[in-house]
Amino acid sequence: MAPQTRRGPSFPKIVIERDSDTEDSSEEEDFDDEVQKLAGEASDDEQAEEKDDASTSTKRKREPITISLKRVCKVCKQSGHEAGFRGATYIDCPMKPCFLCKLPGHTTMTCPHKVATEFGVSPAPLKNSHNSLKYLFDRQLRCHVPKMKPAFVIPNKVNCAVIRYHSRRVTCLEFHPTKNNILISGDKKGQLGVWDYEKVHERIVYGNIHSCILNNMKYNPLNDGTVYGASSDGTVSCTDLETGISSSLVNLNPTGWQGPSSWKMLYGLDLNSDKGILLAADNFGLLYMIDARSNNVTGKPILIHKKKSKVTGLHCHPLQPDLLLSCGNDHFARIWDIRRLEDGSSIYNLQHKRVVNSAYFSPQSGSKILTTSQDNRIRVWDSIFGDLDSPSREIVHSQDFNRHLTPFRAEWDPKDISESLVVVGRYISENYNGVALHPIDFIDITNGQLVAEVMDPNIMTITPVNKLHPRDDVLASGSSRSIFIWKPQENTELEREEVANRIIICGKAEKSRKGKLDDDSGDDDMFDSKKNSKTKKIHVKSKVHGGKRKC
DNA sequence: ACTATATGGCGCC
DNA sequence: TGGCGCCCCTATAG
Repeated sequence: MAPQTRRGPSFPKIVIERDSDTEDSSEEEDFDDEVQKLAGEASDDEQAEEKDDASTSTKRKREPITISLKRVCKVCKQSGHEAGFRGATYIDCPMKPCFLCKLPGHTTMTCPHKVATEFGVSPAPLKNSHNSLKYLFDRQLRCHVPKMKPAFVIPNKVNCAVIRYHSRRVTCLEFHPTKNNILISGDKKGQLGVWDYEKVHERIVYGNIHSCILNNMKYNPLNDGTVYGASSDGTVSCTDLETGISSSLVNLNPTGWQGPSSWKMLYGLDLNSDKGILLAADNFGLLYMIDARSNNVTGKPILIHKKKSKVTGLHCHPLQPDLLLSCGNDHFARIWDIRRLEDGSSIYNLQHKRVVNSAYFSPQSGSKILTTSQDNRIRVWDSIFGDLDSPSREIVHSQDFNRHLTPFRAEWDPKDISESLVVVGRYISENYNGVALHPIDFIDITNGQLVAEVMDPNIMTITPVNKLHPRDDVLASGSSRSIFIWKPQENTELEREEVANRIIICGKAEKSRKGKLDDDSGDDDMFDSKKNSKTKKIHVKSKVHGGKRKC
């Protein structure tokens, strides 16, 4: 259960010299068992020899090998400190910029921007602007002006789950627009799951729709029994959820694999329902428009981001669908009018420091913009009618890029009429009673406060994919191959037992486990994750910070 | 208890 | 501009 100390492959485990007298092992047990050698100081032959010696160590009394236990930081290769887990706490390398905010001079531990109840907002544009009065006003005075901000309801307990549902990591989730209990999910293999999470056992995975990553899905508003999908195989699919029968609307790689430099992958996807146009964008910076009725590409593709750079996301304005928001690897989110669309015709360009994983208009009024960037910052523009030159706020949040994870995307709560609640998974782990867990954060984007962090001791993996239900107080999240449904719960004894029956474990021998979720006396191995046997019981409570925000 | 692997972004030359 | 090597909290199968 305790997090494994990750051992980079970069340091062969060879003892070079040993100082036999001053066997100074055993201060930090975590690192004792192995001595890392400076790269390249011993050859493989030597290694073999060493092993040999050990095995035939019978009585060939050799001179005791002297080694200086030089501990070297795996990050900066210098000695005197070591980065890595100490128990369930990760210690940063002090020589590198802060892993959280990316600024030099401190580590995550002491980062002034650490996501916390009050320090979430980075001192970026607004604080540094000359207009400090305005900042003061916003921060201290105007906050007493009552706003239409109902209390946030946080779905903080796992209500049901399908463990190892997909065969590869989950990449996207969508709630059905009208049927409340239906959740669809896409994965890295291109498969599409349909799950009725109230009936729990009613689920299916369709496997023949795409050949690789299903990056984005969108329900067809004209027929919500069908779903569009954009995939790295270069196709846009339209799938009937009842039958799983799928057709390809677009295939950007009609001649097959000609090497990585020509292979087109589709990422961004959205639908302009007014015009019946499906919009999809690829890794070459191009936007394709598809007539949803004839299923034909209309016009020629438009370059909406830097040539040969990936367009990671598309979003049509909820009230004015001719307004399109795109984001991409060129470090920009851009606003377009699709009635006047041509290469370089963007209305606004919102600059970021790194790749932009996602950009969304706010769900109800569409007047705000929310972006998630690989520079570990969530950015908010308060009004698309106001000054768009710089974001209204930058919220430092751990959402590092990792090629092996689905990119993090901060998602609006579509039910929140104040358009201020956002959910986003956290990359960096936190020590919760001796266990390293990666919570899912709820952030009030009007002030950067962490409203709640939810986690479950049985979810040991990072949860980058999260979606809030359009009508119910329900959160769906994708963590690795599994999907979880969260609801606000008291978690009484009775409830916990019920919940345990709604945990489905897929795999070799599928079974529904009985037991108690997050229970003191119960089965720790609830989710059947691979844990070592000497697991200690852990008690982790999701934190919901201050029922009332103090503005 | 290992290792291989996935095809991502960036900086450097 | 292209190719290459590097890379701090991955997760899984075999």
